[in-house]
Parts: sequence; C-alpha cells; structure tokens
Amino acid sequence: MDAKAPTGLDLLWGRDAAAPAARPGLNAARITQAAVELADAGGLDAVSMARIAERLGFTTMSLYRHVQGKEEIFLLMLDAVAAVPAELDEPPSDWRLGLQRWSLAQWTMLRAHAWIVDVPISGPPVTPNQLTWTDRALATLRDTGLTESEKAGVVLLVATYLHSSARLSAGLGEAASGESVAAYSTLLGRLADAERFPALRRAVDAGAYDYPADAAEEDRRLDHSFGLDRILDGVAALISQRAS
Amino acid sequence: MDAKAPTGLDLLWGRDAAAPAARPGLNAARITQAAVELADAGGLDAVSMARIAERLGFTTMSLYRHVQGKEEIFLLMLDAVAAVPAELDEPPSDWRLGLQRWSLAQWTMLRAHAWIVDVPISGPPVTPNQLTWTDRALATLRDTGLTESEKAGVVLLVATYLHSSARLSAGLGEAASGESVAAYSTLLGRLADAERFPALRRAVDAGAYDYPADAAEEDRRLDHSFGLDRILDGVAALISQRAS
DNA sequence: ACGCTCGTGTGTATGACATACACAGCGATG
DNA sequence: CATCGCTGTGTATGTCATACACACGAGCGT
Repeated sequence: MDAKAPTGLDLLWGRDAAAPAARPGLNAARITQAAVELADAGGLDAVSMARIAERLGFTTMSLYRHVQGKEEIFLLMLDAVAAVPAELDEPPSDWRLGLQRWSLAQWTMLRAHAWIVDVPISGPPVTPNQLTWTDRALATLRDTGLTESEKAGVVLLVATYLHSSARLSAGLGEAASGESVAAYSTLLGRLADAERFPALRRAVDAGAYDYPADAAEEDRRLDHSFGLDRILDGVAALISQRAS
Repeated sequence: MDAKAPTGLDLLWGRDAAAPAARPGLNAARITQAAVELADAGGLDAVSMARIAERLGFTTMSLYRHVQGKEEIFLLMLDAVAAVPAELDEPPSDWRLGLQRWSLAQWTMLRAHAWIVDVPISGPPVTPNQLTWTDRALATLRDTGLTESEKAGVVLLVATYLHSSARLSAGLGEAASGESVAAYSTLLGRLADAERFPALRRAVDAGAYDYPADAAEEDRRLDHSFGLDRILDGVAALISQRAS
C-alpha cells in the first residue's frame, strides 16, 4: 500500500513543497487545467484521456506518467475549481448572513462549473480547498452555542442542499436548452389526472409548476433561495432552542 | 418528431392498455426487470446492454427492438422501482408526521436501490410512479394554509434532500466497505491544520466527524434525521407564519 | 569515456461499451 | 400463394480506459 510515485492526495497537499519553475514538459497541473476547460465547455463526458492529451499536444498514454488514472483527474479538477473567495475568511457576526454569503459563493462556483455535480463520488473529497470551504462554513456558526456535531450537521445539510439543487438546476437547464422550455409544464398538465393525482392536479392548476421561462438566471436564484430560507429557519429554531 | 414505435413515456403511461398475456418473447418489462436485478447486485455500472441480453438469453441487439436505448432503460428502471406504498394514500392530519412517513418510505426505497442516485438525469422524470410520490407528498400539506407554490417548493426541498443524502450515504458506504472505515476520521484529523482550518480543527477535536463505525444501519438513519428535522422545523416556521 | 539507471514520452494492443445496419425467419393478412 | 411487418441475429464501427514494451536522453558513479 506504500506509494512510490506521489498519489493524488500527496500531490495536492505537497504542492507548496516543489513549485519552482514552469518546466516545458507535461505535468499534473497542465492536465488538470485542460480537463477543466474541456468539462466547462462540453460537460464531464467531454473529458476523456484522448481529448485531454490532444489538447496539450501529447499522446494519450503520456498522461499516465503524471496521473494515476481518470479518478485522480476528477479529484484534481474538483480541487482546482474550488478556490474559496477571500471575503469568506472573516465571517460576519450574524450567522445567518454568513451562511447566506457562503451559500451564494458556493452556488456561484457550482453554476460556473456545472459538471461538478456529475463527478462520481468515491468517498468524501478531502482536498485543501474542500476543507477550507468546510472550515469557513463552520466558522460562521461559531457564536451560535451549537455543539460541534450540530455545526457539522448544519454545514453538511446546507452543502448537500446546494449540491443537489445545482444538480437539479443543471438537469433542467439542459432539458430547457432544447425545444422543451415550457414543454415540461404542458406535459405535466396533460398527465396530471385528477383521479389518480388530486393534490398534484390542484398544484398544477394553481400554476405551482409553471416554469418562469422569462427571467432565467434571476429566477433560478430565487428557486434556490426558497429552500435555503426554509433550511436556515430550521437552523434558527435549533439555535434558539439551544440558547434557552 | 412523431414516433411510430411507442417511446418510453407512451409505454409507461399506456401500460394498462395492453397487458393481456405473458407472451414468450422479449419485451420491455423483462428488459427492465433484468436491468434492475443487475443494478441491485452490482451498481449501475453493471447494467450494460450485453449483460442484460445475456441474462435473458438473447443477443445484445435484440434489446433495441423493444427499447430506444440505454437512456430509456434507465427511465423504465426508475419507474419500476418507485412503487408507492399504500400507507401513503391517506396522509394523517398532522402534516409533519405525514412528511416524516413519506420521507421514511422514500428513504427505504433509495437504500434498497442505491443505484438510483447514480442515474444520469435528463430532465425531470415524469413517470406515473414519480408523479404519485409527488402527489402524496403534496397531499400531506393540504391543511397547512400554504400556497400551492409553497407546497411544491417544500416537496421539492424534502425530495431533493433525501436524494442527496442517499447519494452521500451510498458514497460513504462504498468507501467504508474497503479498509477505510475509520480512515476518513483519521485522515481528517491529520490534515486539519489548526492554522489553516481553525474551525474545522475544533470540530474534529470535539469528535464531530468521528464515524460511528459500530451501528451502521441505525446510525445512518439518524444522520439523515438531523437534516430532515431541521428542514421540517423550517417548514413549520413558514406554516405558522402563514397562519398568523 | 563507459555503461547504468531513471524519468518521460510513445505506439501498439486489449477488452468493454453503445449502437448502426443489413439480413433472416415467421406469422398474419391481402 | 405472395407479401409485409415484426422480431431476433451477426457483423461492424467508433469511443473509451488502460496495460505493456519500447525509445530516447540526462545524470550518475566508476
């Protein structure tokens, strides 16, 4: 189990140890950058060993000299893209405002790189930037009187929600890029049989599932805000309960 | 755009129209069942056209006579597995209890078929069973005084959370099946530098990230309960606000 | 100067995968 | 009886990750 060549994690954490000059050859950083560019442009499926190598002017197999395999590339990509904005370093005294800022920043990152939610998970990603995100979120809760376990639970909850919301949003956006912008609402209206789905029928008739279709970006943010507000209300309830 | 052969959705929704006798040949139902069995046993990656066909005693290409392609198989699989338990038909008068029951049922389904969370999404799945789930969840909120849009938002929030939580749980479970049961905690403890991650350091020291490792199943349910309880508290806040 | 090893890039090969296409048998229907 | 359409098959193509053996050059100790 002892690794001679530096494995992905070692690479990530030991980055400061050796970064003297930009040498001409191939290296993990270049591979990562090319992979991210490909994913940004064409989704995660566009990331293949062959395409990465082609973009860098090397052969497919040359990549394996610097990287264990595709899984490691995914890990490096996740870390590369997860730089934490500096304004989160000093969380405000109001935990709710702090978590909102944190969520917005996370959301911005997720929307800028929609492929993140498609990366197959193999255990929790323990990269420097990921830990920084977690640390900053925990820091916003410092004055709440919650136990550390509760803080961890809250952070996990919010992060999980944002991730999932982004996944849904990406899925919808993809579907909406075709001709089916409002087709979903229509389809739903047609299928929502009042007999089998009475509650759903009511909701559809009330327009609860009408897709805005006009203001794309802004509304997307509101969608996500409804859920987040509910979650933060729930956290507030826990906090005031602990304070009593 | 007019389909001569029945496409996936038509198949799903027209199922009652023609289901007279179990004929000897291949059909979509058999394909779906085989695919689900494969996925249950070996994860979604184990589902390949070749393996499905082999299990049924046909050739790979024969599948395409009954199914458009793999994407449609995924859709059929999702629907096949998503039967809604009858006890959700009549939601209790207490919305919170109702949503908890609903969540438990959904959670049971997700844990029984861990591959569900790996299915790539291409638009929201509009299958009969999926709509039934949504309908039952909406029904639990009938006496809350929320608007239909708010109900839809709440349902989406809870469903999204469960899905994401299952995804995380599946990822952890997979990692834990190796030798790395407690390796995550250890790794985290080693990497959580007090300088760079002060808040995280505190949490780790307090044991907030210790993985139980003993009671696997039961604790998994508690993990998920913390987040759900927070969410339901948030929903309760919204409901009492609307009632005032 | 010689040979050695090691790091890096290459070419070729393998096996899995989804799926396009042309063909074959067979039952029903004109 | 001839034809058509449905179902199943075999063969082929292109993409993918990755194993393996080789090639070239830099640095080393002798």
